[in-house]
Amino acid sequence: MLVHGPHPSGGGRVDGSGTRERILAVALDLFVEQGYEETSLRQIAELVGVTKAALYYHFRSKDEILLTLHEPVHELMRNAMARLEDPASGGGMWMTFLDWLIDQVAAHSRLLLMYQRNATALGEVHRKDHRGPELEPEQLFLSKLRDPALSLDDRVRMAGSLAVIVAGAALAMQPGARTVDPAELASVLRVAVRDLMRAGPPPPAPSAPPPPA
Amino acid sequence: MLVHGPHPSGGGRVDGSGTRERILAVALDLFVEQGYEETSLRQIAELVGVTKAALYYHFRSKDEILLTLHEPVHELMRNAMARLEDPASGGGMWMTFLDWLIDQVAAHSRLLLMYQRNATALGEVHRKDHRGPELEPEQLFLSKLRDPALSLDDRVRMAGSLAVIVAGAALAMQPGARTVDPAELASVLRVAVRDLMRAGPPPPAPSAPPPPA
DNA sequence: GTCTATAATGTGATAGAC
DNA sequence: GTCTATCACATTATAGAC
Repeated sequence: MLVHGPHPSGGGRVDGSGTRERILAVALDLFVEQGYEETSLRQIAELVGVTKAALYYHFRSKDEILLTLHEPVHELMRNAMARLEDPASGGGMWMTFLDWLIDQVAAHSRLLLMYQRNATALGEVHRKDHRGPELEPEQLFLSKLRDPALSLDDRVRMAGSLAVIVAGAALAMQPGARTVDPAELASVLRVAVRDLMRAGPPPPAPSAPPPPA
Repeated sequence: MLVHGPHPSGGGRVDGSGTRERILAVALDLFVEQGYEETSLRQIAELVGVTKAALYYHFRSKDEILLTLHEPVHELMRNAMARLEDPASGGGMWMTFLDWLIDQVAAHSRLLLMYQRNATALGEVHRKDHRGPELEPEQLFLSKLRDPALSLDDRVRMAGSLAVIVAGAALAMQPGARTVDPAELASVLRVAVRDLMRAGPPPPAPSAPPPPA
């Protein structure tokens, strides 16, 4: 599984035998199944077929492996942020965004699953190794859901729609599950999310207090 | 926060000064915020105000702390299983179940959040320390979502409704969030989940048990 | 019931040979 | 580019004093 292309980390070096890619692939598997903290470098090295020290030739630290794997997720989230903040789309941008996200999930389900699983670990790693003043795109994105201008009902439905998408991706990748057609899953998710969001104009309307209770 | 009553672990001993309860409370906080593996006994002992060795008087191992905290979740899941398998309710038992679950979330949100955060860690601990032949109720419960007799659409909506409930609970407990009225959250969740499940009738009059002081 | 002290092990990481 | 060997440190857990 190719996770990254030739990656100029520090000096533009390229791995000839593809060990670096294999390390990333194995690490991704283990981080998804066991989590970041529960996975040791010894375990990764063993599965790749090299020694621990060899890992340190390709990566400066264990943290860097995690950050490298999460880079596409960061990119995805940055893209998501840009779409949400685009003032061009006035009203129904949340639904448009969700449809776009569902398409992305089909291509990055494994990476998203890994983020869901190791969100807090990534947070602490990122906070410590902060390379540059940029904040985590994920945090910025999630902060949207805390907007006090939104009603509780809106926030629940927005957060819920994200949760549904992630849950759908996770469902399709369960160990015992048969292969699920990504297109069918995307189609199902689009309708389900639309039901949850009530299909109509999305939340940005400031005043929409729910009647219940 | 009282997590457990006097617990007869091994010989019916009761802690006089309530240290055991404080250990559980502190551990719960840390496990939710940092995760199980990322939390050390030293950290727990420090926050409780005792030494590491003192922890080993109250619990045989770190695993046992986790298992003790998860016991109410196990109980909740066993109860959920019983409800779902009850042949008395013919068709719309899933919605009934969801309404019940939403009520439970209000009372156990912190424990459920901890389960979500440490699901795989708990899985491995439980697999290793398997005391008795009983399987994890959580796994049994989730296996319902893999039923091949269900369509992908149904499975996505069922898993999605669970995800929405958990996401709602998590949303309400976010660090920056103002206090959210549990009753309002439950009400919102009931409607939202009903939309997702395409269930017609609005939620029945919530039979809320007398709230504690 | 809690302490001090220490054992036993695994971890991430580094140095230097080849 | 990968290896062997090792370091420094944190971890879970135990033994025994008080």
